[in-house]
Amino acid sequence: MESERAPLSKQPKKSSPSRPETAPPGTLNQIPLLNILSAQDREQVLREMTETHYGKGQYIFREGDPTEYFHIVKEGSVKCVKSSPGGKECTLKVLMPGDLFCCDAAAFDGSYHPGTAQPMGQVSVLRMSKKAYFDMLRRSPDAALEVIKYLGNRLNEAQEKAKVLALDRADQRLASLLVSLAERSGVPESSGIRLAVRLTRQDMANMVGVTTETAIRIMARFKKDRLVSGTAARLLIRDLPRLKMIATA
Amino acid sequence: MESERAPLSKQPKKSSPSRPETAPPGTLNQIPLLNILSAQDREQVLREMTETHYGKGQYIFREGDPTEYFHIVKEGSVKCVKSSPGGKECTLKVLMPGDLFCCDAAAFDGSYHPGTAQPMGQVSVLRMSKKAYFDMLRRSPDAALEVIKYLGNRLNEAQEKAKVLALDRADQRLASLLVSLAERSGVPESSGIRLAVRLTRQDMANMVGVTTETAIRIMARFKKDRLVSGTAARLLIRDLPRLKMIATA
DNA sequence: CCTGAAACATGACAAATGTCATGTTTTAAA
DNA sequence: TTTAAAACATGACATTTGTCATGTTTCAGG
Repeated sequence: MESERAPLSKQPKKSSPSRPETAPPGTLNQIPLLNILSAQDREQVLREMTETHYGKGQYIFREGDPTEYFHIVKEGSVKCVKSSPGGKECTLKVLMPGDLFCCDAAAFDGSYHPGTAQPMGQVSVLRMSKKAYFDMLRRSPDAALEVIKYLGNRLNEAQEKAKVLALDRADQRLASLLVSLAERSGVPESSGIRLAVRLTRQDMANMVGVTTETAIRIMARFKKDRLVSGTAARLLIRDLPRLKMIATA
Repeated sequence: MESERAPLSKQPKKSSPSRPETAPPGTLNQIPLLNILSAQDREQVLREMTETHYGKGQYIFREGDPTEYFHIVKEGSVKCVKSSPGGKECTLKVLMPGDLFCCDAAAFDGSYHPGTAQPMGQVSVLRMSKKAYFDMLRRSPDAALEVIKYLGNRLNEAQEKAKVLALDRADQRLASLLVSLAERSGVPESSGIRLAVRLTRQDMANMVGVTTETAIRIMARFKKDRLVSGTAARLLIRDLPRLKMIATA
């Protein structure tokens, strides 16, 4: 679980994000929030959004940074991380394309990010100033309702996660994680479900609140029992039903 | 942690909630969501809301029930609980006057409550049909923004809780709980801060994901160290700064 | 003011998980 | 292709927390 000595001050590769550009249409059609808007609102909103690319070792923003923008994941995945004074860190959520973040108006009251957002591999993110975001929500009740719906889902998800952390053993938590990732980002293959996200044992450990060693040991057991195979970039779920059993045992 | 053999089917006292009545003004002025509305909107909304009282042993709704209403706590506290197949349960949040619940539109897509809401002592709750709630949000962008802000706060809170559950030891989690309760519902007194909520060791255990025995032992240690005193109904925080130290150690 | 139930308490032991040390394999960059 | 870093792996042991058993205290309702 101990990942880095001073997580918040280390930034391995100091390359700056690529130059922002005005968001072109394209993968943009899978974003519910944007699809809800009228044609002209949508045009206007897109003009207000800029697209930025991030890569390994960079940060989109960090715990404690002031909140200035509303974000949408366009491509790739982004992890939301919090860290404790002791240097341990936990991953709260993996955001995928279409996911909104910093959509909570609360975060904008001259306040600071409660956690860090970092890219998992190459990602592309759309962002919009606080003001433009609020204007959009005021103009379009549909957009506001969509955000409420989205936040409600996120809240339920977060509470479900808290429940799992509070009540389940390490192996059950890990099984839950694999099941939900398989369902959210799994690509069916001949011998199972391949996860679209690259996920090391340490990543998994941070997501379910155990040490890396524990995650490794449990994954070894799952592998022996033919529930999963592969590591990191090539993680394969071979027996989803049985993993579900373990998760809810 | 094992509270009841079959939590979802036991209902000790079958007394039905007292008759709903149209919400009179009064304590209603502390509810931000209602204060934001224009005078006539407020009138209309209040006409659509009914007030219901609940007492010990009753449920406001239960895990799995269909979602039909939007709720606001008017008086007393309400706990949000989830339970696992094994019969263990965890308390996700204690709602206080002014808190909204089931404000997530998601819960309204013909869907079911992800958890149980039960009164802690005598409570009074305002509620409103799904339709009236959505009408209000559509009519008033301010109300929608208020709900977005509220949900954002709840989300941050839930994620902070998940972080604590994932990374901290039992004593730190308990200390965090006491600190946040002291700050949210504490009444200053000569010898410390009295908690306004009645809270047994079992309640605390359910809130931080440990067994009742563990909560008892840790509280005994806290008592010995003069950090707290009293039990259940008369819980007193005697050394908030030191509890904060423990929580963030 | 009883009295039974709930809440609090404590010990002994078991189980789960963390910690540290060390070594192998895989991956990705030069 | 080489090579250093990251990821994976495993054992020995410490620590934390859970489990079960049992007893005392407190409290709310009759």
